[in-house]
Amino acid sequence: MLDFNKIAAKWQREWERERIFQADAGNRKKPKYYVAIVYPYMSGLLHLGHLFTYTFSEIVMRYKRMKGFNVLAKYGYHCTGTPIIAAAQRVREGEKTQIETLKKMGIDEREIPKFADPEYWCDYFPKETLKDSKAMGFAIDERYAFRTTHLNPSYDAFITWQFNRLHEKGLVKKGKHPVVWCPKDNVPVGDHDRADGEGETPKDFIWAKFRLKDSDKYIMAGTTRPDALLGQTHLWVNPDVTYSVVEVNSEKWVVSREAVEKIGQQHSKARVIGEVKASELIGKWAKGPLVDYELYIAPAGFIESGVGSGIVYSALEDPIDLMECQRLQANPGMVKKYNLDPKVVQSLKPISIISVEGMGDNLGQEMLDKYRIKSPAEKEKLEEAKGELNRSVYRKGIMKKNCGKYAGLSVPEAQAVIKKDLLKSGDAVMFHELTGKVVCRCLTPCVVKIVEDQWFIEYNDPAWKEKAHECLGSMQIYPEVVRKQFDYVLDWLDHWACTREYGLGTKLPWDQNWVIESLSDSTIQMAYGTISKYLENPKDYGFSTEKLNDEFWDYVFHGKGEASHVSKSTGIPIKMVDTMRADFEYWYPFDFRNSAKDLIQNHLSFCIFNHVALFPKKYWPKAFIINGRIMVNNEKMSKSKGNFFTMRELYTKHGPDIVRLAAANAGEGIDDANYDMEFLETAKKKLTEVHEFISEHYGKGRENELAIDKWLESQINQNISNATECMEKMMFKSALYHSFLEMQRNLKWYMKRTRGRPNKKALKLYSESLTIMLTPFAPHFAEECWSAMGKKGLVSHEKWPGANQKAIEISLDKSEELIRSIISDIREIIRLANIEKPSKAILLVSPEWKHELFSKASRLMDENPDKVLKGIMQDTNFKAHGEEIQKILPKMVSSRKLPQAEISHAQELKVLKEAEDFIKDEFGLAIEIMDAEKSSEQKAKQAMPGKPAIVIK
RNA sequence: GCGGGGGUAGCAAAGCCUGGCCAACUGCGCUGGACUUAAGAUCCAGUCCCUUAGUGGGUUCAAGGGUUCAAAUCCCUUCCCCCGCACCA
Repeated sequence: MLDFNKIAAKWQREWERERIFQADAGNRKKPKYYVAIVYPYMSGLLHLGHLFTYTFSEIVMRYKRMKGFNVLAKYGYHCTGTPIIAAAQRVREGEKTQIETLKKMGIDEREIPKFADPEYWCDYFPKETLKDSKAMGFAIDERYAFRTTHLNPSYDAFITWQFNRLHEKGLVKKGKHPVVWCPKDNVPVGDHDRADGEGETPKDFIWAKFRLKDSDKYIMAGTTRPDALLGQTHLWVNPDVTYSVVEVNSEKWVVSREAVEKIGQQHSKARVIGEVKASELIGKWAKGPLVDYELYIAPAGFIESGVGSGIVYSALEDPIDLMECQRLQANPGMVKKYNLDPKVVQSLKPISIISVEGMGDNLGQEMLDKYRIKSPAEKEKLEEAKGELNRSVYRKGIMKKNCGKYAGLSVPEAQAVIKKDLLKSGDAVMFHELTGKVVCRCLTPCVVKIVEDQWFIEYNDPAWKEKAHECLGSMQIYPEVVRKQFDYVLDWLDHWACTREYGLGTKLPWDQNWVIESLSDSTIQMAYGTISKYLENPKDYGFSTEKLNDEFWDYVFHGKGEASHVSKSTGIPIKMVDTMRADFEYWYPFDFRNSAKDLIQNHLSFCIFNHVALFPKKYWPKAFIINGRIMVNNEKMSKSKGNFFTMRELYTKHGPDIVRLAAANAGEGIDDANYDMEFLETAKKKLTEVHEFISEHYGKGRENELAIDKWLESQINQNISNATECMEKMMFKSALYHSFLEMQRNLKWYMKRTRGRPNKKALKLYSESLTIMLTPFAPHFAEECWSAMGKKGLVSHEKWPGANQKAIEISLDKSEELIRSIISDIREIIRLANIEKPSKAILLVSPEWKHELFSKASRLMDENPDKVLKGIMQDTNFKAHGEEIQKILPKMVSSRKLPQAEISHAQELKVLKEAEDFIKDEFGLAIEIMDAEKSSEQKAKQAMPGKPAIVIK
C-alpha cells in the first residue's frame, strides 16, 4: 500500500518551492477565475463538514487552473459574532463539555485556560486552520488569508466603509422589532438556545378597544381576525377571574393579570391602578370599533386569562363562540346565576358578514353540524372545526355587502385594511404573542419583547428587492432547482437587525454603542479578498494600513476621487493605491462561491443584496453552487454519535488524497451527501493499484494496433468528454466517476481482452489522461504517478485533456458488447444444457441480407412504423427470403424491437475473428466462426445481426 | 400554513427535463465458485418471478387515472417523507 501521507508531504514541498498557487493579478494574459471560498467560523478546527464544502471549491480551483485560468482563492477566517465569546465564557466557567471539545482537538490541558479569552481563539484557530488546509493540499495562496473582526484593522475599516455607504443610501434604519426574549438573561432567545419551543415565533395580534358603557375604561380583546369585528356580537370574560385595570398612555385598559407584564414588554410601562372582578363586568355593555351597536358582556368557560388580554369578543360565525353561546341560551340556571338579562341572551345570534363559496349564511352552525359537535366540552373537535373554517374563510371568503367600505374585499385584504385602519384610528393596538410556549435554556419562560433603537438593514425595500432579483436572474445557480428557493428568500427577507449589543465585530460607525452583527459583516468580503494580499501584509509592500478610510475604498472599488488624494489621506503610496484598484478590477466579480444549503436563506441572499447595493452591475456575483449537508455512513454527523471527525483526524489517518476522494465521491447536488468510511479503504487500494500499474506498464507494450486498442482509445475519449461536461456543470461526483472509476473499469476489460498484452500507445494515453484527470481530486497522488512515468515538471501545470471526438467510435462499443454477450450466452448455454465436456463452440454470424434487411427496416420504422412491412416486401432484394421474413418481421415490427444492425456483416465476422483467441481462452473451447448461411446447423436460422447463433458441441 | 425537494428492486443511489436501445447505471449486501493452511483482500458468476441450449414470457419504478403504437420518464388526482420559515453561524 502506498504511504499517502509521505507522498503528500513530498509534493507539498514541491508546490511550496515553486509557489505554484500564488495568484497575481499581474498575470493578465490569462483569463481570471475567482473562487470565493466560504470562510470557516473560528470556534474550532475544520471538520468533515468543512472538508466536504471545501472540496468543491478546491476541485474547481485546480480544474480551472488546468483549463488555463489564473485562479484566485479567497481564503479567510470568520471571527465575528457571539459564538466565540460564548465558548470562551464557557471555558472561563470551566464547563466540562467545552473543555472536552478543546481537548479532543488535541489542545494540551495546560493551554486550555488561555481559551478563556475570546481573542486567543482568533489567534489560535486561524493558524491551525491554515496548517490543516495546507496539509490537505488546498490550492490556496496564504498571502491573501485574512481574519474578520476589529482585531484586523484593515477589515474593520472595510466594514466601516460598507456600513457608511449602506447608511447613506438609506438602507440602514433604526426601528423596533419583536423578539423572543428571556426576561432573566435579558437576551433574545434564538431557536437553538431554547429548552423548549423550537420554531415558535412572535405572531401579530391586535388588541381592539371596547369602551365600557358609562366608564372611561377600555376592555381589551385580542384577535388575529380583525375582519370578524364586523360580525361582533358580544364579549366573553372568564367569570372566575379578577381583571386588572392598568394605565397605558393615559388610557385605562381592562386586561387579565397575566397580560400586564406583556404590555410592559411591548408598550410603555403599564401601571396597575385597580382591579375589577368579572362579575362586575358581566351583564354590562361596551362599545367596540367598526360597528354602531353595543355589546353585552357574558361569561364563558373557555376563556384563558393567560392568552392574549384574557378577554375575547365573540363573533357567532365562529363555531367555538357559537357553541358556547348556545350552551348559555339553553341554560337558564346560568343566566340566573350571573344575573343576565334572559331577553338579551336569547337575542344573541350570528351576523353573517362573509360569503364562502359552497357554504351558507351560518358558517358556525354548518361547522358544528359537519363535525357533529354537541357540547363545548368537545374541545378537540371544536378546534378542528374552527381551523377548517378559518382556512376556507381565508382562502375563499369575500366580505358581504353589509360590511360597508370593506364589502367586496377578500378576507386577507379586509384583514390587512381593517388592521391598518384600527391602528391608525387608535381603536386597536398592535400586539405580539408567541405562537407557542418557549422556554429559555436557563428554564425561564420567554416572552415577546419589542427591541427599541435597533438598527436594521432594509432588505424589505421593494426597489432593492427588484435589483436583487435581477442579479439572481443573471447568475448561474447550481443545481438549477435551488433558484426557486432563492427567489422565495429574496422576497421573504424583511428588515434584518444588523447590530448587537455585544459580540466580536466592527462598531457601527455612527453609533458606537452597537457592534455589527456577524452575518451582516461578511456579505461583500469577497471584494476585500481581491486585495487582502496587500492589506494583510502591508510591510511587504512598504506601506501601513493605519489610516485607511472610506475614501480609500471608494477609490479602490469605484474609482471615485483621485489616487493622489487617497494617498495623502491614507499615507499609502499612489502606486500601491493604484495597484490595489487595478487588482480589484482584474479579479472582481467572483466567479464561484459554494456553500451548504443552510446559507441560502441568509448569507448568500445577503451577498446578493449587498452587492447590488454597493457595486455596479459588472461586479455582481456570477455563480453560487449549493451542496447538501454531509452524513457519515448515512447518519447525521454529531459529537454524541461518535461520528464527528475533524479534518485533521481524517487526513492524518488516511492521507489527504484519500480523504479528498471520499469527499468528492460523497455526493453532489442539493441532497445530503454521504461520506462513506469504507470508501476510504477502497480508494487506498484503487490508487495503489493505479500507481503500480502505471509504474509497471508505462512506456511498455506491443506496437501493433488491434481493434481493441481503438476501443480503449474510444473509451478514454468518451470518459474525458463526460468528465469535462460534469466538471463544467459542477457535478464533481459524476466527474470523478468518469475520470477515475469508469477509466479503471475500462482498463480492466482491456487488459483481459488483450490477454495481458496491451498496446504501448493506448496505455500511454490511458495513463496520462487518468493522471491528469485525477489531479483536481487527488493532486499529490497524481504528481507521484506523473513522476513515476518519468515526466519532468508538475502535473499540476498540465492542461486538462480535451476529448478527441474523432477517436470516439460507437461501433467499437457495439463490437465489445457483441463479444461480451457471446461470452455470457455461451456460459449460459453450457450451464442450462448441462453439457459436461464441451469441446467446441460454433458461432454462426447472421447472413448479410439480414443486416441489410434490418438496417432498412429500422430506417423505415423511423419514418412510419405502419409501412415497414410493405416497404420491405416490395424491395426485390429481399424477395428470395420472403417467406422467412414473413415469419420473423411482423412480430418484431409490432413490438418495435428490431435487432441492431449497426455493425455490418463483414465487421461482425472480423470482430469475432479477432476475439477468437480471447473467447477460446475464456472457456478452453475450440472456436469456429462462420457465416450462418453456409452452415447446415438447425440453429443457423436464429442468427441475427449482433447476435450470432451459438452451437456448443 | 407558506415555500422548496423527494418517494425507483434487500439497502444506498442513477435514470425522469429531451418518452422507445430500461428488468432499469453503479456501489453495498447476499449466494455460489476460484485463490488461500485459514480469515481478510482480490477475482469470476448469479441476485424480481416463471421458462429455456442463450436471443422467451410475466409483473415492477408510492397509489389511482389519463395521453401515446409505446411511460419510471408527459398530464391529472391522492397518499406519504424530508428541508427552510430568521435576528443565528
